[in-house]
Amino acid sequence: MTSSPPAWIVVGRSPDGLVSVALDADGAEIERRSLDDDALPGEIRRVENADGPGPRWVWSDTPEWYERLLDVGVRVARCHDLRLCHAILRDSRLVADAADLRAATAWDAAASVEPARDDQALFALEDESPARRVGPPSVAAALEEFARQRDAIRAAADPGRLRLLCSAESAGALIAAELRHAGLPWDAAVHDRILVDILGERPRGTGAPARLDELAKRVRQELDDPTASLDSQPKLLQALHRAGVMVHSTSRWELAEHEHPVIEPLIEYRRLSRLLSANGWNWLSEWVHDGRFRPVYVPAGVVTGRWASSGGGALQIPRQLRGAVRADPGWAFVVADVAQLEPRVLAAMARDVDLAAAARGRDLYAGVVESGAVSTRQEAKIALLGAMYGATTGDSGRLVPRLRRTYPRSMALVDAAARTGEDGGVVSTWLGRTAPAPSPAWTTAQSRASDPDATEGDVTRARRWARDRGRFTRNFVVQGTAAEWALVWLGDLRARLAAFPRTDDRASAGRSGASFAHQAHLVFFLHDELIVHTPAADAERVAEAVRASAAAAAGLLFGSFPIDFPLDLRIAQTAEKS
DNA sequence: TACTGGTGCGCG
DNA sequence: AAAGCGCGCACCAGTA
Repeated sequence: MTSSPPAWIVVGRSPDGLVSVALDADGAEIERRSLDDDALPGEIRRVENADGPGPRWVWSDTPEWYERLLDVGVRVARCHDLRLCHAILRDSRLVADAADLRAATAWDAAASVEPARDDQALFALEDESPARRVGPPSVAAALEEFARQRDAIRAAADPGRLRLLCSAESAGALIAAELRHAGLPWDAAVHDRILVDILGERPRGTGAPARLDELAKRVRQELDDPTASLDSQPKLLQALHRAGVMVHSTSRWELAEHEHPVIEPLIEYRRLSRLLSANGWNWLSEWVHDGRFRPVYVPAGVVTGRWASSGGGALQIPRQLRGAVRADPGWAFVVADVAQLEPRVLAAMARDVDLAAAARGRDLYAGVVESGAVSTRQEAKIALLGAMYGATTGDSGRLVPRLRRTYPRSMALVDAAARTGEDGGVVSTWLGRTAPAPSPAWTTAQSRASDPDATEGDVTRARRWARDRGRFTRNFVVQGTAAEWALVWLGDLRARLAAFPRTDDRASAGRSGASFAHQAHLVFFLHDELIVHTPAADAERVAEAVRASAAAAAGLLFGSFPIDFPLDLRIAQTAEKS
């Protein structure tokens, strides 16, 4: 038998157990192996440890396969996630003919958000129908879907972009599983101290913490209403009106516009009450175990391709609590975020050398001020955000036209995306992720508005919905491409970290999960920011790797276009911003 | 009792 | 009640 190493290994179920099918680079079958359920981790380990470039594991859904592998200490270098790539290719405007992919609806299934249960025979035979299937699909189904996806990419307008996107998306799926497996180091004692500092002593039994209780009393006193309900919006609104505070809502920004002795304690009450309900002691005992916070990350959970999360509010950890994120003894964090990722991505997409020059090697907003478009950093920021979000009024809306004169290429790109969306068209990110088409209700509303019998209400509503969609597509191209850049950054970094030597330091053994106790590894990712947990001795090298990966991501997406992505980067024992 | 929608606010 | 994108979550109120 010729021994060209396989480019891909597709895994799936057969009537007799699991099957792995090795394919060459052209997709031709090289070898087929039957495996007992228990033999899979060992087989994957054997292949991964072999010399030379490893294959890409092709499987239905990364969490479905990979969580169990991580639990027994098996990692893979690369995979192709059929479910995530199906969603990309099915909808991508770059794909010439997606009819076959659209017909394969079994692959449309939503992410399996729930982690696998221990008592669940994951690889056991189950009902094949998509709605009821518990285990992975048959290897035949996986091979067919993989062939469809390869065909779609090969025939696409720009195969390179889709190949990079599918590769980055799949790497992201591996990382999401690994982040959960490793967990974010979290010091419950520090968290408790922060809560006590802000809220007061934790109550015995059911009452509120001391500071919160005092604030509630002060608010009721100022309202002259000893029984006022502070947690019910309608009741609070009435109480405020009775006290002469004529607000339309009870949101903080509106309250802050009024002068009344109740305002200050009420806003403070809400701040504390929020902290208690979202990240108080209940949250701590539910989500932090053995010194680790393990949320569920959902790759591509957002239409733009950003990740979402499910449970624990992983993407909304308040800055106040970042001090509770603490490296293990002998370990350190490398904390990095990209400065002004979205406008940089916009400059590169639009091939806007002027905005790219304003961004080069420094704070982008300072560069915009220097160009004379606006006069302060704050103005530059709200003008750019307004341009990317579609602001039309207020300070932001007023400043956007000045930006349009100074950076016509970038502004033309987002304006065109908005126009396409308003007209009912679809837009794509740089690598080809494509926005969903308008809903049937949207389309109906637009055609009704052009009917001769249309009421004024029909027309007004259609216009509003069109503008709403225009702001969505305007932002989609920028937010989605920024998500792609971040995914490529992360995937490249993961590969660099995997090549780091393992240490014998056992301080973290058992806390970071079987696969990560001895090596630098990612522990957090949030849109444009990441945290690596590393043996302290490796921290400088990790920092270098993080920077190198940012440069690599810039090159992979935008080639030689002169845009850079400076990082705010620090090595520290905590994730707290200094 | 379980659901849905509104409100408010945390994150980027 | 936001002007201006994308989320998740807690809480309340109204309804089935």
